[in-house]
Amino acid sequence: MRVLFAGTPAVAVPSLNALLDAGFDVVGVLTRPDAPLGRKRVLTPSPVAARAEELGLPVIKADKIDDDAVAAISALAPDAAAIVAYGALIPERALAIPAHGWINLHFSLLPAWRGAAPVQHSVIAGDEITGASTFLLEKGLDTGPVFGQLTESVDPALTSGELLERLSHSGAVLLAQTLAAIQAGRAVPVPQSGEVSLAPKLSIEDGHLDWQQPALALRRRINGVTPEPGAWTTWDGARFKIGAAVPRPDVTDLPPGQVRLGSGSSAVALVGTGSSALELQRVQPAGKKMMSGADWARGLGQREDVVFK
RNA sequence: CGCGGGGUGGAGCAGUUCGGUAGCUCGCUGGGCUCAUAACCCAGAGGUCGCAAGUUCAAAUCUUGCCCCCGCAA
Repeated sequence: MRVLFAGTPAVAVPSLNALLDAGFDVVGVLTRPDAPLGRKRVLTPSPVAARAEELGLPVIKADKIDDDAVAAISALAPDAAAIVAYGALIPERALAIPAHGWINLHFSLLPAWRGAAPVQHSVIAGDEITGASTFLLEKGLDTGPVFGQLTESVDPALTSGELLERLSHSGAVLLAQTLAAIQAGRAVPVPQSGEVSLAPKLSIEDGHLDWQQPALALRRRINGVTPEPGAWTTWDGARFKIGAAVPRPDVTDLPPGQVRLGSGSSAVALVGTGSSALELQRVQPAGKKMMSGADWARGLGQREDVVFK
C-alpha cells in the first residue's frame, strides 16, 4: 500500500519509523517548511523532514495545502495518508486524494482533548488515564470516526514532554496496526462518543503559576506546561521558571508565594501555595541556566524575603 | 545592530561602585566521634577569576575588542 506520511515535530518521527518497519511503501513525506529556531534564528528542518531526508524519501514542504501541494500529493498517488502532528489543516480536496483517506494519530482518548495540545491539557486536568487514538480525518477538528485506541496511566510525576514521548512510541505501533487493518479491509471506524473537550495550543500565559491554587493543581500545571511553554512566576520583577516541583504536605505554614530556603546540607527551596507547600526541584532564574532547587537555595544563603508573584 | 541578565576551584553564589595576597554555602579526599548517619569535629586537595590586548608599581575589579550561556521579544 502506498502511504503518504504527514508530520512535523519529533513526536511524529517514531510513527514514520514504525510505518517503514511494518513494511508500508511510504511514497512521500509531507512536513512544514524549515523554520527559524532559537535565539540565532537558524533555519532548521523539522525533525520529520530531517528523518525523511536521512531515509531518502521524497519530501513535500508546505505551510498550507495550496494548489502546488495538492498537485505534489496527487502525483505520489497514495492509497492512504498517515498524519501525526503535521501542524496545519488539510483541506477537503486533499482529504479526497487517497482512497482510504487520511488516518490521524492523536494523543488523547477522543473525543476528549480535541486540538493541538491534548497531552498538556490532560496532565493539567489531572487525568488518571490518557492515551492515543487513530481516526479518519474529516472536515471538523479531530471529529472523525475512531479506528483504534490505546490507554496509558498518567504518573503524576511525569511532564507532558515525557508522557508525549511515551505516547509517540506506543501510538506509532497503534498507527501501524490501524493501517494494516485498513489494508486488510477489516478496519471498522466507530463514531466518537462521550464527552467532548478541547485542547487548544498552550500560550505563555498558560504557564503562569497562581500560588493561590492548591499544591497539587500547581504541580499538575507545572508538569503540563513542561517543556513547552514552560511554567513561570516572577521574582524581583523578573521571570523565574520552574521545571519541576513535588508536593510537601508536611509544610503548611507558608503563605502562597512565600519561599523558604533550607540552609547547609539540607538546602532546599520550599514555596507556599493555596494548600501545603511545594518543594522546587528544578528552577531557572532569569539569565541563568536551569538548576536544582537545592543549588539555588545554596547560592542565596538564608534569605527570608524571597516571594513569588 | 531588538531589550536585558550572566561567565570567579566540581555545583550554586559573594567580591567589581572606590584596583592592593581568592571568600561563602555545599561537594570531594583523608582522619576523628558514633551502634549508625545526609549529623558533628579536624585536616587537605582543587581556581589561566570566559578569551585577548591596553592602562598601572599592582587588575577578578578600570578601558577596548571578541567568544559563550540564558531570560524577554520575534
